[in-house]
Amino acid sequence: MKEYDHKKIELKWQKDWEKKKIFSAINGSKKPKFYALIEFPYLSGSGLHIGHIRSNTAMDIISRKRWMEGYNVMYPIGYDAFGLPTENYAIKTGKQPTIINKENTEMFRRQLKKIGFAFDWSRELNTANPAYYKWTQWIFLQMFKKGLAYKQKTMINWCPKDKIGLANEEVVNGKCERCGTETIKKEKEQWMLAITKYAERLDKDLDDVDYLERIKAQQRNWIGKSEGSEIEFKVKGDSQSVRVFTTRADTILGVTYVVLAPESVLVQNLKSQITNWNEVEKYIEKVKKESEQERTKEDKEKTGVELKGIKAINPANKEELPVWIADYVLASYGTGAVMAVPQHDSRDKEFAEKFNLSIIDRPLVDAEEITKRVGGKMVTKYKLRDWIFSRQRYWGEPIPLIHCDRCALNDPDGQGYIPVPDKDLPVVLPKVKSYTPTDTGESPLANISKWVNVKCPKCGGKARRETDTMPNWAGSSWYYLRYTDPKNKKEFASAKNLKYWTPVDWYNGGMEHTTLHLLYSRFWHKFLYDMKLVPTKEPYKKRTAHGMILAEDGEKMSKSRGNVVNPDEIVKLYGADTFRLYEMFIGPFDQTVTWNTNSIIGPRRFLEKVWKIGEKITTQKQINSSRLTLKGSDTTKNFSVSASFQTLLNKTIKKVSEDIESMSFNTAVSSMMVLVNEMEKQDVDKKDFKIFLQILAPFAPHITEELWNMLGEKQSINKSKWPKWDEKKIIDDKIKIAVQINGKVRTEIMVSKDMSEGEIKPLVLKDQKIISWMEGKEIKKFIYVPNRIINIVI
RNA sequence: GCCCGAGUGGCGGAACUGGUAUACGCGCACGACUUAAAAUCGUGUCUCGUAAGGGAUGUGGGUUCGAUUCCCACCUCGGGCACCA
Repeated sequence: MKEYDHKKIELKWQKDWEKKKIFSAINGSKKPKFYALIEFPYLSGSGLHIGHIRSNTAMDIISRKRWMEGYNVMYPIGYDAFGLPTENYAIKTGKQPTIINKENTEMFRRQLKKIGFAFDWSRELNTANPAYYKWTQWIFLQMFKKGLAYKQKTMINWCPKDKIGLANEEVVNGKCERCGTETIKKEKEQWMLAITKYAERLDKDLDDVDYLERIKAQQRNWIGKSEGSEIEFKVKGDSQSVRVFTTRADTILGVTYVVLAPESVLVQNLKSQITNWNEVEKYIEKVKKESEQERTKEDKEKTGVELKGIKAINPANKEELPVWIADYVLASYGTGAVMAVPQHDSRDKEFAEKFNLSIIDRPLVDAEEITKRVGGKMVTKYKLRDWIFSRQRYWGEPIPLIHCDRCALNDPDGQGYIPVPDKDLPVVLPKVKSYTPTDTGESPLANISKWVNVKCPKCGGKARRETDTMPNWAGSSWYYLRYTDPKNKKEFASAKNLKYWTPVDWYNGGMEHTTLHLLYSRFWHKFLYDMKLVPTKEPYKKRTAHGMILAEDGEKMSKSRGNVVNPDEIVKLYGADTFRLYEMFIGPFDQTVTWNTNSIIGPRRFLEKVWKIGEKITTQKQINSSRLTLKGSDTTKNFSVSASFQTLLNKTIKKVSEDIESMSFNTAVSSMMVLVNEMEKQDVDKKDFKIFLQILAPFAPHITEELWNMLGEKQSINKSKWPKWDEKKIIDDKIKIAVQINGKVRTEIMVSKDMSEGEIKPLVLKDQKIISWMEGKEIKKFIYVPNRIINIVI
């Protein structure tokens, strides 16, 4: 008997698949298309993570099943390459990021190939490849030309030690991700993308896509749509007024004061009338200095200052109200001013109690009616903010703009930024000596005068390149489009291929990307749709998410904790098939699970059993019968065992087929284990065993391919037809059903399938056990659910 | 505070549309094989009870012939958002 040698088998078939290109997607094929997508991995130096394998295996199973169902499948792979970790590694080691990129790409590719994923390797892409980021830059320029990319002074997170601006995601608990120093707010000019212009559609169009409910909920929560009224409160004795936003216009009669954000322009405009200006100015200064952390600290006491000498008038009842500034009102949301109703709002109440402001209980009115009557309007607001798009970093796509002072003068509205002409794209990232940001917090690109100083593409005068780069969310915002046509030099993808392949049919990824990558890419896609450059409104038809895999100690896997599981070792020791099977069996796919190396042996034993059964079948002379025989048993028994095996086989085909679609991989695996346990006890027919191999193939592609081959098949099992189950065989002719008395199981009886109540009742009442339970009692009710249960109420 | 999700053996977990709770796997115990061990195979493994039988799916109620599943109230844990008016 041959041993199950996973190393030999896995390498053999991985090479074979690659050579025969059996997972190559065909553009424009007449077969129905299926576009399966996983989030391409970020090229970190630590290599492939077992979490990647969870997500990739799931989509791999789905892809392989689709191949077998006759689809033209595209399951592509690429690498997300730009970004901070690579740059930091470059600073630390002095290695060039391009070299690190190359090394990491090779490492990831090698690791992915070892797991045996059915990727179409010919479509591989890398976001840091100039041929790729040419189009990232090009798309950015289209947004710029449409006014969606703009430069604005904004408060950013600043690390005082590193003298560098940080993106929100680079700040962890108010501290610099790199050095741990507490960050402060600093005003800086940044490139922004106007994602808020798409807020309404990003929210509404969620109705039409098949995303997990929690993904939709989280995106909606993040977009933060809220409908309310904008109402003006006139300043007494002045032409100006305070405009407030409220979702509770119906409580307008309960307003007892008005609050402005300390940054509000109106405060400055009313300066001459404010009698306690010194005090007010001091408060505004104090708030400015506060860090984000201090300001949002939990159970922070309410603070504020009254603008003495100022009164606002409630338009609903003409009452005079005191006006305050307080930092609990945010300048960046709504109108930066609120009407305070302590009776109905806990924050207003807390504030009113602290500063002895009155709290009144007035009747409620109709919100829409009152808004109309006081000259206000119904409006919709969003919490979503525009996307801070620039980074003062090296390792990213250069923003392809040139700043020209002369053009800025001639065009007072424009800011003097001229797009790099298409023919000059891509703006290639030049080599630099040091990747450390400059003292001024600018990208190290600013130091390369040869690169920075250029001629203005518009007027030919002296001009300077933009030295900011894009965040790593840029390249990942459209990569799924590039896969459809990865080598195109004229367009980011041809209209023909886009029409054939998009939208992505099924996209699986992590929950952590719900409000970042997933939302950003929907935004880019919608923009491209408006430009008539993509054929669909939404990029992804269906989105699912996998749960995290925690380390054995229940913590997140991290290098510093030293609890990282190395996939290479698992593959070496147990094999890719066992590894894949284990990750699918470990627990519900969408839930967080804990890694347990001890349990891997289970799936391994399972595959050993499969191997043994396969070996036995290949070496044995086949009895030409479609029925099973039980060893050493008489013929009457044979019949019933055979029938029930057919039932089990058909049930398993059904279960596995359906479980794959609902991503219940753990129960699919366990049902196959049940089948194998049964097959072990009997002589299995070759035909039946081959059907079993087919349903196992997406999970454990190598061992099944080998056995399939050993059984005489010349074509790949992946090209065979996915088995169908026979609905008639799902239920046995004879079924064991439970008999309950008053809801408690007392006995079991064997009955024929679909027996009627009239036939079954006398049978039950003849049962010895039932007779003894029934003694002296009367039947109140006899309940029979066909093929399920009997309950007698006495 | 708001929005999701989850509480079932020693552990990971299963249970269709309300129909025999604990499938499958790990671990553990005993047995077979072996000089021995590993591997493998077999048997057992929620709990109380000798048994008949009783009890148990976070807690307390409800609906039902029947509830892990549906309804109400609460507790605990995980994730996301948050002075968002």
